[in-house]
Amino acid sequence: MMDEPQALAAFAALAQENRLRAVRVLVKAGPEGLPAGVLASAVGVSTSNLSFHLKELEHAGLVHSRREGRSIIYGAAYPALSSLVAFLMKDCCQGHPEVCAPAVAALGPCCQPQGATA
Amino acid sequence: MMDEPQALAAFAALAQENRLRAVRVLVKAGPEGLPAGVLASAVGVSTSNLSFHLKELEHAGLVHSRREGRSIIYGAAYPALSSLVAFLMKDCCQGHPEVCAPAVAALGPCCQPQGATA
DNA sequence: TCTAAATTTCAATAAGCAATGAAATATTGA
DNA sequence: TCAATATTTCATTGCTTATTGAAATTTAGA
Repeated sequence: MMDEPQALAAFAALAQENRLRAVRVLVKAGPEGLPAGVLASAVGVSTSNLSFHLKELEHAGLVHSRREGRSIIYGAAYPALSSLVAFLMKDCCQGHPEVCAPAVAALGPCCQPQGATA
Repeated sequence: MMDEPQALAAFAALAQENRLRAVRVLVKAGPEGLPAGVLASAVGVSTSNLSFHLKELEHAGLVHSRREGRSIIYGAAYPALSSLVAFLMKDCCQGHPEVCAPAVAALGPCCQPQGATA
């Protein structure tokens, strides 16, 4: 469950070009994550600058890190991302399921929960 | 389909307490929308200040407005919100459906698309 | 047309954030 | 312990954004 301060921190973290790119690269990279240096190349910024942004993202709870040898591996915090989506779209329908069903459909192709057919 | 500049504008718009509140009130209000004055009371700011924030939200494409008599009615731009969610979570699974299925489940209670059972 | 209601605009003030490069820290292997 | 690799830290500089209250705009109704 996400509260307002957490959501604000998360949105602020995502409202920056290089941070948004970093998160999206990590989301696509999957649970394994990526070393900081690889991520810096993928995003297209200096390691110094990326480090600054990763600290912001980690503080916002959107990524986590672990050391592996000389590298620090960063990964997307999927539960936080899910909670953020839920926070934003909570109670979105109010008797009009069609207004936010597209949000569900948008996540569809790779993430079918139990029993979905579409 | 949302591109990076649009997503950045949307996240920046959501990264402000009063704007995030306004959007959430509108999301819950449904397709009918709410007059600016009512929204200002709901959010807890002056009409002048809310007007500033609504302009930002509208510019980011997250809300739309229409005049009705003396009032201006604001409503959530549901398609933009859905696209934003999709942009953030695109290609999230990479062979691990369980990592982002919770994002789908989070939208579940009110927005079951065709055939979902959970 | 005059007044009231609803909202926006404007100018001024105040505060927080990103980019840069050099130096520091931590880990590994010889 | 020494050198190399990977990453973070720090200080400086420059830019963008929020708040406030008064004045202006637009619509409605008598």
